Amino acid sequence: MARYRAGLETRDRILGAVRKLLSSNGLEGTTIKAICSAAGVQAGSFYNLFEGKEQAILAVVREAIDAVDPDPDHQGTDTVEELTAAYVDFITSQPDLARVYIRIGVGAGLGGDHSGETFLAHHRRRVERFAAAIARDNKAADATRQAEVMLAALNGLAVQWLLDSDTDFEGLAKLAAGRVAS
Amino acid sequence: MARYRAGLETRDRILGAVRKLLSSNGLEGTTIKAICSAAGVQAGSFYNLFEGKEQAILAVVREAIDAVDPDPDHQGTDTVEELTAAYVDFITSQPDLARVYIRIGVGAGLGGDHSGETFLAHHRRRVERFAAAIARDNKAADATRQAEVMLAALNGLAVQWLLDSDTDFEGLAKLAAGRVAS
DNA sequence: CTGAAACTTGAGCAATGATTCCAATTCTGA
DNA sequence: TCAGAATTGGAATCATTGCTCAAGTTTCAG
Repeated sequence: MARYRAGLETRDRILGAVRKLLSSNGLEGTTIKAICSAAGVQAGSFYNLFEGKEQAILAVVREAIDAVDPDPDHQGTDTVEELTAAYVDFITSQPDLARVYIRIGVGAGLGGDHSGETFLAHHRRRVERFAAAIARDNKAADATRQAEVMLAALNGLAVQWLLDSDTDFEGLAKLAAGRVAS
Repeated sequence: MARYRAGLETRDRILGAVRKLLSSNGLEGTTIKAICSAAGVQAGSFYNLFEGKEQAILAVVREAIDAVDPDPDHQGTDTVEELTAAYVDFITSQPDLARVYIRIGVGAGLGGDHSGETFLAHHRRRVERFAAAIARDNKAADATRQAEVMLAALNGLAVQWLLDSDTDFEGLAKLAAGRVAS
């Protein structure tokens, strides 16, 4: 069962292909055939490394969600500006993963599957972190509500930037952050 | 070619099914079989009324985009509060269409298909309208940028509310609107 | 009433989806 | 170098997809 080097490498290649396809085509375009073709691998090989399509996709989805949380060590000392900058940086420097992240966030809004719960939990954690930073800066009583609006704006701007990269994401994000400062 | 009443009725039933499926399952869950089953119709009937799956879906997508623009007559006189309230009302009173709307907005961020262009044009029109309202209220020079942040926040909040209906969408939207007022 | 146009059904088709199997090949540690 | 495990290719399987077709049923203008 212990993986050999070759296996680990093709595993990475497959995950890369899934990331790319999920980012540019969404779930519907991410077929086994497309994945294998993009990764230069045959179907049999894919199933040797993953239990199925879903598992491979979930791996990328988790990767995307994790990438949004900047080092949790800082928790409790970070400022609104830092949190904002970290998010802007994630979105702009890893647009593929960012697209996957946004897609899940929106897709989760549907019905049924529990992935909505997972994402919701992640979101609440983020709101708390932003709210704490805001409360530190600015003594307003409604820090949590301000954090919700702030995060909504950041997410909305991210979508906008992913749709049209001419958008001044960084500048607008700072504008949004400025509104809650002091 | 002139349609009979029966045809128009099943056409509506089919569009309703597409709206529901698109809203709750996204593109991938919206299959001909699912549509026909939900509409209580057989495949042949579907193809008698629509050229294909895509056409039926596009009809609903257009419906969703159009629903976001509240009466264009008012253009040039509406206030930020009114525009905000109209959007909140659309999202909360027609959540199915709203989900479709949000999904396209995000899905359009991908590559290839021209639907991204269509949505982008729609978005720009909205930004202009908000910017005009903001400029009227408040003489700030950066009304357009404020409008972009404002719209991003509204869209982000809509996503959040669709994910978790406990979210105080209306209140938070007003909070966001308040920030740009005078 | 009548007949042509519109509507409905449901079986059926080609293409594509995910997945399995297994023989052939490549690694790796001893 | 060698045995056994890991990895690989690719054909085969089985369900599902979007869509067509021919045959009947309903509608409605004249």
